[in-house]
Amino acid sequence: MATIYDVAKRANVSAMTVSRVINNGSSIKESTRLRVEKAIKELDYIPNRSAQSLISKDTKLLSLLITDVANPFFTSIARGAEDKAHEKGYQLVFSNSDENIEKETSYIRSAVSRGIDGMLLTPSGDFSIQNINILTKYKIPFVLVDRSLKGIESDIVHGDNSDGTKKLMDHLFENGHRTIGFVTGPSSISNVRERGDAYKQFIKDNKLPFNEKWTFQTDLARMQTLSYINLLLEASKEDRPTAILCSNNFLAADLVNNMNKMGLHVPDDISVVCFDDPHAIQMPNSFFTVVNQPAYKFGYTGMEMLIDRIEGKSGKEHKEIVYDTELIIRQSTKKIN
Amino acid sequence: MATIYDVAKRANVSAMTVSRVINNGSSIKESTRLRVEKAIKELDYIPNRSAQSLISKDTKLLSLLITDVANPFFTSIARGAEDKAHEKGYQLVFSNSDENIEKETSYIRSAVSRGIDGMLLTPSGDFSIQNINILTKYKIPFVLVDRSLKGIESDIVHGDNSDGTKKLMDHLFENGHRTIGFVTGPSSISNVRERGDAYKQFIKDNKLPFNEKWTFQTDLARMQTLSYINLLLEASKEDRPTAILCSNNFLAADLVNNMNKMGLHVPDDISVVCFDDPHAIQMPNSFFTVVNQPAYKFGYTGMEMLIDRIEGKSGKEHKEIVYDTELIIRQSTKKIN
DNA sequence: CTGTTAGCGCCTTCAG
DNA sequence: CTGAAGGCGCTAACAG
Repeated sequence: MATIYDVAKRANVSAMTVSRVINNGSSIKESTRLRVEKAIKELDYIPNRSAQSLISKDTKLLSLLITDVANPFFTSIARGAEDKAHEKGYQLVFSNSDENIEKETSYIRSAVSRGIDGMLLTPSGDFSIQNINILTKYKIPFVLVDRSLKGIESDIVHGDNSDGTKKLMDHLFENGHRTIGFVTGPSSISNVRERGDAYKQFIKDNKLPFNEKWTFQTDLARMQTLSYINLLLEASKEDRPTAILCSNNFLAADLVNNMNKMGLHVPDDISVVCFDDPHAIQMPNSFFTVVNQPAYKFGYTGMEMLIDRIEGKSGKEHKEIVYDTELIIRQSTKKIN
Repeated sequence: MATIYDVAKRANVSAMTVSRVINNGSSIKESTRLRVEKAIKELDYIPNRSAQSLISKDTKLLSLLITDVANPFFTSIARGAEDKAHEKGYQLVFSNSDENIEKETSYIRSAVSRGIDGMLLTPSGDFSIQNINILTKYKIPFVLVDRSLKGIESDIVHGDNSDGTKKLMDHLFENGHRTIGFVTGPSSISNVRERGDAYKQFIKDNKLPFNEKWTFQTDLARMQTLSYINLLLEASKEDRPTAILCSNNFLAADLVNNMNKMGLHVPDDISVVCFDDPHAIQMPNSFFTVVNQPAYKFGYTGMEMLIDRIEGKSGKEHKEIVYDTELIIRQSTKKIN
């Protein structure tokens, strides 16, 4: 709890000199610098950032707002973001919005209140625009990750949703699947829309049978895949999809967990594919055939863009970085006749 | 960027009155409160926490220092911790120490500098005591998670390492395994030691064959399991272990990934078990037989203890919470003759 | 190379 | 119920 004055007194200098030593500012006589450093060490003095921030208007605090760290996709983003932030001397406040707009609002408000220098976020949906407006009003730089916002111009990092979807559909198609179901999230989320559009496009382009019935939309936070499975179970084998495309990993895990409970086997009865690996680390015997996005890079590069913008190193135009996806074929899909 | 004075001016009151409204302090005439609230809204005024902290000495900022969020065990801890923090109106700064003492020191120093109200941490090892001393000196409450520190009295949450190890060993024993290898981390980590002790104890109690050779110790951040696998490969089938106990999930994943590359099959050639699930979420077709610890609860309860202590709701004595572990039998182990 | 003065935005204390 | 003065810990701006 020593203050700069305690150090000053002990080193027989003014507080200003101590301040200069701390921030290795302008020239200081070697002998006094040594004396000050000694006093700092002896008193275990650590500068008070709140006081510094009050003057400098910056905090070296960044906010990372994602929907759920427990989702390995976001876990990797968080890790990447923290790595870059640490490299650049920033700390990260992290929060989980759980796809909930009110939670998002409250987090953003308290982040602003904290005087964060910038924010890296995955908006919960298009309504998030009202939250983004708070950032804009307070002139707080932000970078979007994984999801864009209709009508909002900003720096953004995301994956190629259309191409990724196509890769998944191609894989299924090549393996003989024609009736392909789709389990997805709310259409207020940009990537959900993009994946959905690409799914429909593929069906159209390849003249596949289409039945609205096999498209199931649910909340990303409270998934209700059971009702979909019941639908599957009620249908005859000829009518029902032989494969299902899931918008994300959590949906896929939930779906397959439930299918197992209900006696539907993957991939023997139905193949399942999804976006994003459900594991944060490489696992032996992984199950899902997925299209993987470089989540770590999303976080790392997103954070880099953010810091560049904060430090005035980016131009006026906004940057968009789109990463390629990678198809990884594993055990959740199988070739049919 | 409106300040309390801007609001005051607009509402025709003094700054003090605005302050009272913000902190719903002592009685204020309804009409003036309304006027102030209107002004606040009109100006989009958000109080400056740095300024508040300078006076109040608290920040409602907590620090979560773990070794690596990407490890699902810590991911769950982080989620639990954030949930409780949010419930109680605190925000979380999170950092990854990567089992690195210097990184840990620097994170702790900057957390102190930020004026965090408390810290929830997994120390990287017994040397972390020097870092803990910084917290103690600055009277910052902290709670240890998963790892204790020799000679440090503090609140702590962890799993029952001895019993967990015993469950794993029992399972292997019941499945006919007698020569059981051990892949582990540095002994400066309390839970590594405890698991190692329990492993040796089990061998002793059951008069199993023991060969120092089959115990392999490596760095938890940069695992070197390949050399161990070479050892396995060089040995005759009669000599080498039929099962391996790994101190943690990452070690096990790395080991098995490498074994696969080198042509050793799990569980056909060798069974493998470990502490902690390698998945943050329930997965269909999970591979590892593990003893699972309630990581989410570690974070949630640990955070609760921390906040209780910060808010003066815990007694003088330190609390230790020990959670039971749960054996989950899956595909990485198999019965032998 | 070093010190003095003033003030960042807010709240505590004390008046009224 | 409301306001004025002062200061939290630090640094910018200006001396010297």
